[in-house]
Amino acid sequence: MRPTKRDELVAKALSAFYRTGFQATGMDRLAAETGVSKTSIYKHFRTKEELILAALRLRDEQFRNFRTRRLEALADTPRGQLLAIFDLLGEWFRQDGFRGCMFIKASAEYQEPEHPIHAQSAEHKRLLFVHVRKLAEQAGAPDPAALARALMLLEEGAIVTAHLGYAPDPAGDAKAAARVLIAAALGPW
Amino acid sequence: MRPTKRDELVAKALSAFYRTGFQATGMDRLAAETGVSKTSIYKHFRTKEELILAALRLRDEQFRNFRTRRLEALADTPRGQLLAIFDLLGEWFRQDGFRGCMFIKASAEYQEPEHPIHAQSAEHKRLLFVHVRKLAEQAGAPDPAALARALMLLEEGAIVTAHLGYAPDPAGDAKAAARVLIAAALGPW
DNA sequence: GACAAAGTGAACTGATCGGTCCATCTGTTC
DNA sequence: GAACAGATGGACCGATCAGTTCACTTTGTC
Repeated sequence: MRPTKRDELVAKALSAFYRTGFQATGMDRLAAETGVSKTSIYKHFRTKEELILAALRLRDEQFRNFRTRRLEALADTPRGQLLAIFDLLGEWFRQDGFRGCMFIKASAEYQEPEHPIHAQSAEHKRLLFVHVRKLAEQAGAPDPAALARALMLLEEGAIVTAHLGYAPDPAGDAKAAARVLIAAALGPW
Repeated sequence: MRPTKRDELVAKALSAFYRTGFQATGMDRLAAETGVSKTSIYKHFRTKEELILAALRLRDEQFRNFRTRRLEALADTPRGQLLAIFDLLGEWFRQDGFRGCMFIKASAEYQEPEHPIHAQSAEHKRLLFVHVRKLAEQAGAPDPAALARALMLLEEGAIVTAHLGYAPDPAGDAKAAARVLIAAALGPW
């Protein structure tokens, strides 16, 4: 289906917010970077906050689709895919323009738990957890939820550490730790 | 040594920034919350950014001192202290007013790696890593740096997850995972 | 009490903020 | 060419932003 002007606006807004932050990116600048006038932006979205939410929804959808497919490409088995999460993270961290996780940053800028932006960030992570737990179930983990929660912690920790930029290989470090946790849950490799 | 007006200003600024964010807290509001006029603030600090840096330095110093002492209180041995990190995190997460990690939020709002605020956030984490590696060395880990990096990832992941607020017990989850990793590195408990 | 140091409040500067308005332009359809 | 729909740019609104100014007040020291 042909993308509408609105879809292109959201995609470009997503990119601008990711690169320079939510509050630090004013509407004048956003209009300049998206090539859409402020009048048109406010035709599509009642407020800046609604545009941010639309951008986060787009990111959530794109990222989770991409992640599922990439994990399936990287490994044949659920167990293999659990570990491949960290290969995928390594690929992401090495990309030009890597600037951490959109949702972690959104929840840092909008801290109230009831704030829609914060809530949507939490929901994104909850959906990722559900997917990892499913892989853990399929891999035969005795406590799939516990294994999934541990792997999520390694994943979040790797992202934050990569963004801080003080450690050489957070994805590699996380993968090594994940290997130990997966072996402890599922038996030796 | 008797705290100066400047010290009190920095401590109150720290609290305001932690609660409501750096960019979202304007200087008029800061003056109102600290009880120090803008004129005086600018007598002590040339810019808002310098005040933020002073607040981060204070937080780094206070937190690392507190953390070292608290870990020593929670466990007698280096190995015990490695695990006690997560008890300390649990205590912190349960505090009223918990709002994530000052430094993770600072690096989210100031993303350029060369930006002084981002660099100071990375430095804070590097110092924490050095301390954890020292504990791992003292505990007899064959690869203390690797163990320390893994535990740091769990720590950062737990903090971010606690701030997002979608999981019930991130500190407990991280502790369970840390126990496995420490056992793998140092032998059974 | 005199004086210096420190601090104040509010007005100010120039700039930017989110959001609105409107005359004008562009593209499409008939 | 006319009519209509969609979009624009920049001026505008009221508010806030970081930082400055200055007449005045308070505090501390001798």
